[in-house]
Amino acid sequence: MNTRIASDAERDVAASDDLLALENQVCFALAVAARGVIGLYRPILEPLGLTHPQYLVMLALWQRSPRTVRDLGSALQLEPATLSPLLKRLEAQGYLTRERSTRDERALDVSLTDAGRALRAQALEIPPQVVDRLGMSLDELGSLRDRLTEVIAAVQHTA
Amino acid sequence: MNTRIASDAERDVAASDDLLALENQVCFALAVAARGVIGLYRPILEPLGLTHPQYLVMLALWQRSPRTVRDLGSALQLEPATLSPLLKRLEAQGYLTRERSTRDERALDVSLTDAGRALRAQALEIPPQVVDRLGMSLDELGSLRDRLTEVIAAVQHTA
DNA sequence: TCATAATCGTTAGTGTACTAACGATTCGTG
DNA sequence: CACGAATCGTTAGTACACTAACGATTATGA
Repeated sequence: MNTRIASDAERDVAASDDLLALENQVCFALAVAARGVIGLYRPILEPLGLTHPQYLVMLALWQRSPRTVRDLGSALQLEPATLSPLLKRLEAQGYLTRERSTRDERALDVSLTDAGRALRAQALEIPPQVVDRLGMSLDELGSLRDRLTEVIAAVQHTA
Repeated sequence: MNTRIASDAERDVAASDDLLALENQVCFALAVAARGVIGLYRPILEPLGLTHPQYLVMLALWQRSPRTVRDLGSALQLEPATLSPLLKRLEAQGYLTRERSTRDERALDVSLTDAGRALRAQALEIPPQVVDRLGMSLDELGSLRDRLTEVIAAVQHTA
């Protein structure tokens, strides 16, 4: 993966004026950046037995537990259909339990197990590792996060 | 989808100091932003019979055609295993052909059909629609794209 | 109180996105 | 020239991510 994303622009001299040029598409830059950064997590999360989406679920549960599937979906901007098998696999790994809520039998209470709670200590080492590998400053990353948060707000404003 | 991404931060007062707080994770903001923006494309691309990744492939081929699978993978930062079925479906839709290269029989020449080339005219209407729905200025979007391009470069620098 | 509408999580189906393995072809080196 | 290494695209396997549909439960309004 040593080909830079600009390499095609160098070959297509008119690309900067082309509405449909790949490198002019924010959606493309978002997709590639997201995939790239998530890819950095993969080897780091592997020893913990987590995929990146599972890591995000754990982050949400470390913040607050128990939570319903609906609540997790809202926090993570994911559909219940995505979360259902994902949570099932995390339950199978012993990190969480899913129990029918006593307040509303349609809902599940997703709770951390002791193993799930204990995993947080290892997870604390992850962000610094990723930041280190990325080689971007905390200011840059913070600023980027703020910009992305604005994009997310704009998208949600269209609904 | 009317719950803002900040809603959990409002409830967890210590979140801003928490290394593992969801809203502090750039990877989470990237994932949600990418998914959100790509989601805006879905209803727009549907009449053209394209998914978002397929749209990106078409963008790459409109820029240059024919291209090998390897070349497309490089331009789009996607693995051949991802592209293979994706291109197969685009071929089935009549937008492109895949022929064994005469220069190197390991390679395929992926070429636009007349229908594939003609589709570009409709595609020209897509970015303005998305920008309009998003409600962000072209300057903002351009600046964001530049920042994301830096992230992509940083990720690629780790390889 | 009762019927209808809404909500919850699961399942099914489709399309990615990644890693691993493979057969066929090409390249590089001795 | 011969042989091992590298490359190409496909297939298999796993895990998402989305839409649609469903059965069970809850909420709402007459």
